[in-house]
Amino acid sequence: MKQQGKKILIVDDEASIREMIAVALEMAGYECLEASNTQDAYSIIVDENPQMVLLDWMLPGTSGLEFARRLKRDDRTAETPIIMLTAKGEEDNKILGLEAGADDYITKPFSPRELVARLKAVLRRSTPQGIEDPITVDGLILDPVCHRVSANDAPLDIGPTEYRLLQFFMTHQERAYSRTQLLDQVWGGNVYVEERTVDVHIRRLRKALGSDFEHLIQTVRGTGYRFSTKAS
Amino acid sequence: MKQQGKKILIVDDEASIREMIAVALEMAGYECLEASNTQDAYSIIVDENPQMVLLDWMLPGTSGLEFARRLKRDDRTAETPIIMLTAKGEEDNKILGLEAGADDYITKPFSPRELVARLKAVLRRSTPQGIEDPITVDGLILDPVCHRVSANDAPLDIGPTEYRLLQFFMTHQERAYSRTQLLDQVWGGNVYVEERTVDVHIRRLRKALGSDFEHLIQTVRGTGYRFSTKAS
DNA sequence: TGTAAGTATGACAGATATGTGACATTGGCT
DNA sequence: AGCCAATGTCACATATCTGTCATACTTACA
Repeated sequence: MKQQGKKILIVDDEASIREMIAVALEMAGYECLEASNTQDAYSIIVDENPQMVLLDWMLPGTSGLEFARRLKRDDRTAETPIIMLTAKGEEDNKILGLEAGADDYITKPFSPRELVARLKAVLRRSTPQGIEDPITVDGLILDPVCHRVSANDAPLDIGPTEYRLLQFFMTHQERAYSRTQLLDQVWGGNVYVEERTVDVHIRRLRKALGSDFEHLIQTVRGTGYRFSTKAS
Repeated sequence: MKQQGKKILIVDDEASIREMIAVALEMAGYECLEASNTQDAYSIIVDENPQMVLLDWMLPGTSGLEFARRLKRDDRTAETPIIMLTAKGEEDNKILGLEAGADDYITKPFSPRELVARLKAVLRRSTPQGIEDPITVDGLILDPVCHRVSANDAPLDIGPTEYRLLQFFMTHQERAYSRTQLLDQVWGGNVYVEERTVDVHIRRLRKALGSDFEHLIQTVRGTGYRFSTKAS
């Protein structure tokens, strides 16, 4: 499954509440999906694979509680974290909610800030990251763990984009990439940026690598660029 | 003592709760031991040497609090990390619990996922060896036993959070950490705090370290921070 | 050798990320 | 109650990065 933006599904039967939450989340940089009932919610979860579900406790038809349980039993949806929303005074239900598989529980009314904070906390817990080994080419070392690049043991001062670009090249050596492919891979698919921008960053990367290593990044005229240890 | 599987001892007088926890932990790949009272618990700890004890606050006979204190005083058991479990509304006791030697504190009800997350965090933090030994980098000394930091033999005035932050950095040198990771590791997984708060504490720590040592804490632009003796 | 297309390079202004001081709040302590 | 240290947040100051241009070079090929 492709890595995607931070999509959050809001399930609540009251449109005004969905709207309020959506505004808060969008301001925080999340993309929102909405559903007013569990049927819609289920299809959306399966189709869109959101990173999280905000689930109202009271829903027409299947209750939120019931729905949470069902999601956790279904392999396709079990991994998706759930935050339950509930009206105040139902504190006792908290246990039920959490036992049903919810990852957190927020009592209405809540501030947008609290919602976003807890949402982040839950996302943080549920997104583990892999460990990577350093990549070496001649005396050029890129260490993803330390987030460092060094050339013959001298640390290189390199910007974020150049770092990603170099990392991509070092993990995809010997092959030529078009500017478009590089924009997709290094900048991330849906950004609209001039192709020429790639040239500029290639230039910056070469400069940062210095005369000892800039030859590793070769221009493939009419096509794009290539990272290679062999001379062209 | 030999390194062994991830055995977790659950101490609670209610069988249903023990069971619920056990299921959650086993799904996460841990082996579970159970005890309903402190006598049993003590024998199991000595005999089986579990990697961690989940200890209910309320227990018949000796209270969980009392028991935690006893474990920490006993050389044979002092090394075993403890997470206290408590019912809601007893937040005030948190300090007591932590002072008694507990390594973390979870309020019931909690989600299985939260439990596992915090459990992992504690296991990660509790390095079996050397937590007693002072860590030195150049003239900077952090002494976990005295809970003190000195720079070139001059004691440093440093707040609790800055201390934990520095301790984390000194035990995890060279590696770059995102603000989120630092919040997890230093603040503890389940706090809802702005990411920028990390910046402020980094600032305070740098200030406390003074011009001789502040360079040890490096900014990794676009990513987070790193503690390193090497120049960036 | 002239020409057109493809690339390299330096400059720049807007966008982002981080540094920093100040403030309100909290909880322990006297 | 009043004080004090610690903490989290904010607003503003700085620093650094990024995308885009305009222009200078190269290369391929007629």
